Amino acid sequence: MAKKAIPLPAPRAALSKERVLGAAVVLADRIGIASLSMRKLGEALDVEAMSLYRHVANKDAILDGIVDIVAAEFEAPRLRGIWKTAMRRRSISAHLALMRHPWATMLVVSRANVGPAMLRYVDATIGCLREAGFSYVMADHAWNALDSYVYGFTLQKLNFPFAPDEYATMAKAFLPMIPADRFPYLNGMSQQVIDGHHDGLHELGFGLDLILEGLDRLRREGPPTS
Amino acid sequence: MAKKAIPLPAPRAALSKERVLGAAVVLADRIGIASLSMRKLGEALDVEAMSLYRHVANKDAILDGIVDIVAAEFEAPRLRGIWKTAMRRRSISAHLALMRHPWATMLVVSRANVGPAMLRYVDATIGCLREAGFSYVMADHAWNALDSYVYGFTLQKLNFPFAPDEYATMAKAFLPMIPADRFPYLNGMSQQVIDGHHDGLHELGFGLDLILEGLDRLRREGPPTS
DNA sequence: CGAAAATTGATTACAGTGTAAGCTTACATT
DNA sequence: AATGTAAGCTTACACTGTAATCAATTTTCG
Repeated sequence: MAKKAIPLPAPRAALSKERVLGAAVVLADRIGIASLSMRKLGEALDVEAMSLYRHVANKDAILDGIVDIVAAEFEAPRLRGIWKTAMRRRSISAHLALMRHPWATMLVVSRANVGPAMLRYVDATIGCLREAGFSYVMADHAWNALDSYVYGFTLQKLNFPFAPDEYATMAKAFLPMIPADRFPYLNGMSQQVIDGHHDGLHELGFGLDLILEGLDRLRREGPPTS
Repeated sequence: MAKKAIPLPAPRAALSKERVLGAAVVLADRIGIASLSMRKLGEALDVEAMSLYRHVANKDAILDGIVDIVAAEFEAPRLRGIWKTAMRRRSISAHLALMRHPWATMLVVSRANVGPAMLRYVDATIGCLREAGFSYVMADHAWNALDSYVYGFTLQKLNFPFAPDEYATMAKAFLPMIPADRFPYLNGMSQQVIDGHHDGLHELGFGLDLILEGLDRLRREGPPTS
């Protein structure tokens, strides 16, 4: 007989930081971050909660880690290309990645993100703008304006309580709560949605193009006051 | 002797929804929302935690309530005025109010806010844009673009780990963590801050004016594709 | 005025959270 | 075979939100 029997019912793959973070992303996608606990994450990995602490310092380290996994899905702009289309692609790609992981945007905007993927993404962004002729100061402002808009837009979209195909139905349902005498314009807006004159959809591209066009003008002409 | 002695050590003001929410705002300002618990809120009001439930349905109702208290500090634009300056004032006022209550922005962007103050604010915003000649659809897009930017900008500013007067010092401290070979442009940007060529400050007005100017052009000329 | 009713706050209890401290087991190296 | 090290488990503690119940006070009404 074998000297070493197999007392363990299954060999099961060894834990690792990567496996913990990967499982955390999958679990957060399924149940949301609010419900993501160390115990549930342990259960998903078929391990006790405390075992996770061998591989991550604490829950905050997990949150930092899974944010950077999502950041790795952001498409970093190539340095030499048309800066405007590069910035547009970059912003849309980040928005789509954040929509795939609905919990991620809150983490992105509520903590300092200095993971390797995020740093690469930011570096490539500044680089693309620099190569396009923007000064460091302008590149900083441009990057900040774009990301503020993208993150804010994504949050509003994620947070909106109805699915796009429900807008008209829901507008009709909630119209009584928006009396025309108290909120005439909100009421009017809802009426437009109900009557099919406005689909109520919010497109990322609208504000994005406003910012990009403004940046283009600044790049060509310098600040408007000069 | 009086028939009713005074067994209570102090008469203490009666609780009410307003007092609970008011105390919650003050407490959140002091310790942050993450630390705001029903027990601590009760303690601040010299009352047991469960007593609060006589006046608010649950903690979520408190969060809804304190968001609307902050929203009441937003300056609603007057209907008839120069729309561009009205929108500018409105956005800056919201940003400043959110900076006074650093916990509020996360709540604003992470839940559906339909409190009376927020509804008034939104109604006045749409109204101002409508009176300025924007269609409902355009007003909706404009409002969404502005708020996405303001909320996103405020979150980034709140989340940034250093105070503005520390930027140069901190850039120098963290420069070793941003090696030039891996992150050349981030390194270069930090160098600019260290050398005093860039104060690193992010101004709300930069992106705000980009959006407002873009909206102005759309209003005058129609969509750029037409 | 006095009794019934309603409102307000306090108590207790429970399931769930992150994680500190210590223990057991398995494997690698000498 | 003995020892050292790492991985995972167990227990425990201080917190969280809140359901259920009880006590006391205030208000209302006959």
